[in-house]
Amino acid sequence: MGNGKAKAKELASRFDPRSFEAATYKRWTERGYFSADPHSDRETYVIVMPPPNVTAELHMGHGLNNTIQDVLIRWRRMQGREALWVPGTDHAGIATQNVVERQLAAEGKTRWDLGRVAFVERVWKWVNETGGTILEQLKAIGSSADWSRTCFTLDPGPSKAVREVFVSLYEKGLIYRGNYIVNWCPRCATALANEEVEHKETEGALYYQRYPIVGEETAFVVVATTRPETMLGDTAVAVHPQDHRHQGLVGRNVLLPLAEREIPVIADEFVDPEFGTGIVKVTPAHDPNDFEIGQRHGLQQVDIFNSDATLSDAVPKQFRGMDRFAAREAVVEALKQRGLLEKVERHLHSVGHCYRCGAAVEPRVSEQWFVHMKPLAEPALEAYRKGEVRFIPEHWGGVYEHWLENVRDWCISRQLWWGHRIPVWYCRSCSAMHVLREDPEGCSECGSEDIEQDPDVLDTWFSSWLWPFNTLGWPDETEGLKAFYPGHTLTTAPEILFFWVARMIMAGLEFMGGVPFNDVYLHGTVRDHLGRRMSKSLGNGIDPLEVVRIFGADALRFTLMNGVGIGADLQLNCEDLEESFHVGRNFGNKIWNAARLALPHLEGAEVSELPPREKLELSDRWILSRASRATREVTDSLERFRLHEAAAGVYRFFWSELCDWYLELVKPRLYDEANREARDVARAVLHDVLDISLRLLHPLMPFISEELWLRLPRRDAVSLMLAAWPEPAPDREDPEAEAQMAILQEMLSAVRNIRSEYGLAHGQEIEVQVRSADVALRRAIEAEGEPARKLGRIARLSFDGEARGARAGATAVLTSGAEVFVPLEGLIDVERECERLDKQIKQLDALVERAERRLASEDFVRKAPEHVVEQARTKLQGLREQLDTLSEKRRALEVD
RNA sequence: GGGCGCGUAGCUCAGCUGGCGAGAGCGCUGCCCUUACAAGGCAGAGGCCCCUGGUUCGAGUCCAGGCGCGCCCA
Repeated sequence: MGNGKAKAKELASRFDPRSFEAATYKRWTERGYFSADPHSDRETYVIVMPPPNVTAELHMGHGLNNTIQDVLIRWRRMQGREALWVPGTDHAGIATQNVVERQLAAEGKTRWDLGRVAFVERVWKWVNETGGTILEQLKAIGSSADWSRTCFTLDPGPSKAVREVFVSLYEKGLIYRGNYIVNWCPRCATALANEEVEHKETEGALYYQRYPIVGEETAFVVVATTRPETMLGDTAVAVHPQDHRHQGLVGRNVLLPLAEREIPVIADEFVDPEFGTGIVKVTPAHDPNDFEIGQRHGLQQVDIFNSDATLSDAVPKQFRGMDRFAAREAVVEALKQRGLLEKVERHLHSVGHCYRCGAAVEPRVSEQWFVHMKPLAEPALEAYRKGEVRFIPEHWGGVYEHWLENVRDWCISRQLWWGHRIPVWYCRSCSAMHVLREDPEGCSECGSEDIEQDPDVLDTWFSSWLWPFNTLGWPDETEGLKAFYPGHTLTTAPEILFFWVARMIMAGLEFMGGVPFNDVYLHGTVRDHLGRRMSKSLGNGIDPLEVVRIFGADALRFTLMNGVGIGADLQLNCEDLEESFHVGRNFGNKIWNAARLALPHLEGAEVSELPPREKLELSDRWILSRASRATREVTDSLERFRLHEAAAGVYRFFWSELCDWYLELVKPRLYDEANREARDVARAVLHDVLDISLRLLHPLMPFISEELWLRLPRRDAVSLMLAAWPEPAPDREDPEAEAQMAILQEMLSAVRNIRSEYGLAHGQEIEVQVRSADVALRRAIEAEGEPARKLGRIARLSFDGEARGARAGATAVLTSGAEVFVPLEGLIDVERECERLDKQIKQLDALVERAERRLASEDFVRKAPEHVVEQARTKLQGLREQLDTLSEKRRALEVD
């Protein structure tokens, strides 16, 4: 017997993702479905994963970022591309070192107590223990990355790449060492790149300080500053050359109080005459602008700080060793006592903070390594302007351009121990400097063995910017590199557009001769229900793994994808996970239950191929047509990175069309043992449509789609992961069927509305009479009369002809003007019916008036495109018919 | 100070290249435990599409200005 029910394994009545997600993932990995073959002759599709910090724990930002990538990778893989998603982790120099230093601090130790070698060992130990956790966590959300290619920025390969890049850039003259003002984090005790400084508006004060003019008894210049403590490092006072108020001062000297040094008054264009008194103090060692003024005027640099921003021996004894903030108070107090503090004003200004530890950054002159960026930025700009790289959303392109046009040199040395050591050696004997790919035995200049390596390490981003090719084996010419460079899509957050994205493009062009990817998809930020960024310190984060445990990975993924508008932020309620993730969970449940209905009719049954069109019912033709359109829409949305549209598209098709209508309409045939032929057609269509749906769902909800798809009898692959992405089928698209179904749906809605308005019990069947000149409706009713009657609880459904006479009942009018009449003798409430009709008449009146006004406008008729005018006319005609029918009905009731 | 983004139903958001009787999910109201699903079904209420001008036959959509919020850069 062809009844599949007997053989089918029952699906659990409740969707329980835990029962299969982990096992499914295990099966995929064991069978190697995630790994990409460099020898394949398929077109490739490559994404490199933004490497999370090796010691990080998965948060919602990772969840979002990686789900997007997985959706894209799974989709392209199904499309038949050789899809590679390269995973890995980042050593995150400052962040990781900070964590281990904090651990040490808890033991009452510093890294200096351990020494460099032991400290680095300790970090490695910790990384080996906890590193990779995050990659395991990514697996729980379904990530189909090629784990066999997992990379760590400190691995030998990437380390070799870093060294190659450093040396070759040095050889090209693009890396140099020098004494410049840099951003110094006193907490981390290292230099930072400009991009690593976060500026925050801070409430501060403007101090007006008096510096006595040398040679005058009682005259002062008054300078305004937000940082009085740096006065100890002042080496000049400056005015604007055109500022006539201070002309006489230029060239004279003032006595720097407390330090008791004489310093000159100079004139420099940089000075803003509007600021304070128009006279500023100049501290070349501790302010970027003053540094430049100092260069222009040959001023001395006095570095007043130690590396932890306590005051150094360059200042008078009483201030030495003080913290910079304590020193500020002490300096102000000392000035006050000497009568040298004129006034203090409240002042809002921008203060730089370390992006890793939040400490206020100290501009400070020091000797560091830099990358000369202009020559690298030019090709990167060029590539963007030629369209080789594009951004989604587009406006980020402008931000990228602006940054590159104004790019400043990149400070790449860090005074840390955790990271890639700078490959430079200094000879203690002859002081030669060697920049080398291989560790040297001794000095090649003088032969001395007394050499020492530069103590600093490189900025972490100096290895990250090589990620699209160092993960593939560069500088070695590997098969992977040949096959998979350049890649295609980069998905990340806009925060690291400069840190990472722009630099990767530069590195790709410089070292690989081409951009590393064409599309940069920049997604929004995950926020809590109050719109705050999710963060550890606020405790408002959501643990994706908890969500997976409670609702399943599919629910997490679908919810996220459904929520990411292009470039828009995404809000989730950290206090109510149910509220946040019910969309995905409920959808999973719906899919599960639709399968519970459908599969017993398919699983284990003989399901034939889709029969020719003439054997299909209206509902079959309709759902196949809709499935093709859904396929087109979803594919198109993915193509354009509109993931929320893809999610909404699948959701709407599956729920509102397949479940709400098709499954209901097909039920009678499925259960009709008497008419095997009709049943088999229904099965074939159902199988086909379910198959397409699950394929479309797979990138978004890989687990449930796989679980159900494997139960389809006419499957053409061993895993949905390897099945082909559906193609739109123009020959199945059927406007006629769609039009007929639309009007049938409208008719049923009208009937249900009447049922509801009159409070008819569910079990109470009614009679429905339809009067219409509309052929589509007649055809639809003829075609789907029986299932339609079931849906509307209609005992008798008649079309025209019937004696409708003066029987009491309720009326509805459809868009086409068709009249739907439900005799309700004994139940009808005339007054209520009048109200119903009046309400509708009023609405229609307004619409008719609007439509008439529009068409009455000569301009409109003359200037609007023909089809728009035609559309408007048809619309008006329909509205008038509706209105006429209703009005007539209304008059009839009055007569009664 | 410069640049960018956002402001649509009580909430979270769609609405891309101007033609809408402005949508979805949640929430709300009413009815329904109808044998796939109450994590569900059916029906319904709810909107000066931030404001003011402009362009256009036509503006939620384009332009200018304003107000409010957010972000980036200096």
